[in-house]
Amino acid sequence: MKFVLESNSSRPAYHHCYEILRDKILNGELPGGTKIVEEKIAAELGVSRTPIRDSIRKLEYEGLIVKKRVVNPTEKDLRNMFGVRLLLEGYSARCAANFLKENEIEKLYEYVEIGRRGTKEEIMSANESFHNDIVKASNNPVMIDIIDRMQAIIYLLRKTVVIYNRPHLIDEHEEIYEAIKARDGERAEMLMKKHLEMDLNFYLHVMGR
Amino acid sequence: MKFVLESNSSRPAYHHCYEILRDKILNGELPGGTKIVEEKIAAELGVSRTPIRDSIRKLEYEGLIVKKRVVNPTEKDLRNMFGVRLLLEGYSARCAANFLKENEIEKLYEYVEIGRRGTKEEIMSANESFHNDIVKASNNPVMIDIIDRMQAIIYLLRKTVVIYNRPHLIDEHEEIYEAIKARDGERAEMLMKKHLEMDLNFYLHVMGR
DNA sequence: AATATATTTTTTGTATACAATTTATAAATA
DNA sequence: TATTTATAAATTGTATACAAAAAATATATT
Repeated sequence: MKFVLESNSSRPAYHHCYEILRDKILNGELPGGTKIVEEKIAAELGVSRTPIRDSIRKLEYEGLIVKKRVVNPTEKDLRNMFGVRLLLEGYSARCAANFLKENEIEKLYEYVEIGRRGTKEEIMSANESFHNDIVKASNNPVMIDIIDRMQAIIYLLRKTVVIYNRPHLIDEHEEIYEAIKARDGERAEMLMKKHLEMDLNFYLHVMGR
Repeated sequence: MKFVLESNSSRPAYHHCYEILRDKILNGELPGGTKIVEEKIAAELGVSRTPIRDSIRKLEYEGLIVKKRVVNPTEKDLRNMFGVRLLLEGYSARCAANFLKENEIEKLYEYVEIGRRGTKEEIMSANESFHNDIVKASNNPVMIDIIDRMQAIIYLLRKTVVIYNRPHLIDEHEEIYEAIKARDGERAEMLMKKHLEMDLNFYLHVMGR
């Protein structure tokens, strides 16, 4: 049996366990609905239940585990999370228009181009970066943290809801980019909100079948 | 020694411990900066370290404990939290104007009246209710949860920053109430944002000395 | 066969012991 | 005296054992 954790690691085991468990959830190895049993995970990672419990608690707090199972976001969950995202990412887009440097704005355009010409993996990564770079423009770690947590939960659905090639998605990104480049904060905010609403409706449409 | 926790309790001990610890932090019994030592708390509550660890972890996630100490929010923390509150509570005020029933709106006015005529404790409670009722109008549990967590942290400062009788505070509440009563969502949102900005500046002014 | 009840198994919650780490204290050196 | 360095104390991290609770299975009853 190959243990994932070696004893010579410098950081506490529960932190490593947390990261490994989180990865397993996000990469789909532990799909939504999977029962998380402390002893099973502990044996897999070659540690006792104690650090595993800590990591599970953290993931519960983050909303990735609910009642000892990998979360399966409902439509209502999606609506609620997008309701918050709309406001925070809309504001972030306004910040991006007001504060981003020219070269940072050009990076946004590169993401748009990759969205048009890249492979599936490149497109997915570029689309994430497009949003993340804009969120960072808020320069507000509290806000960034809230958005990151919600994005992680929404990310879980990417196998059910293939969103990277949703119609108009890249066009919408380009429009947002153009508003930011034109330093039109109000328009950037409005377009980001519209864009996220389109995303939400796509999720709801695919899930509601 | 009188133990706070009895063994006949129905819910897990770590949940009780969490609530008791949280109360002690919020009511000032454990002021900002206090070192939280697992064994000490465990002895006080008559349980082992295990459930105490769980509750401390939860309070760490919530931001009430940072590095084993009761949090002491910095000016930057305040700015960041208010940045988020502005957006979410502004939106909530708009919802209140659009969706609240007449009798719910009249409750808001009662809070304003208590703010003018009540005792210190009555005023503090009414001011909290004024915000909480508006936040609930968002009807978005994700949003409500985020705001509640930030309010808890800000609440810790109430001994340092006596805000319940800040100049204009009740007048601002009344203006927000009037906009909601007039079903003017846009104005309610704008006034709530202004109101929270005034709050923030008051905190920053008192802290920056 | 369907429902209820008892029994077993699994899983979680808690206490405790000890190891690893961090923090505080004392001693030594410049 | 101030600053290192060594030592001791306090505190946290981890493993483990057992109790409590929950879940699953089998048995009995209608």
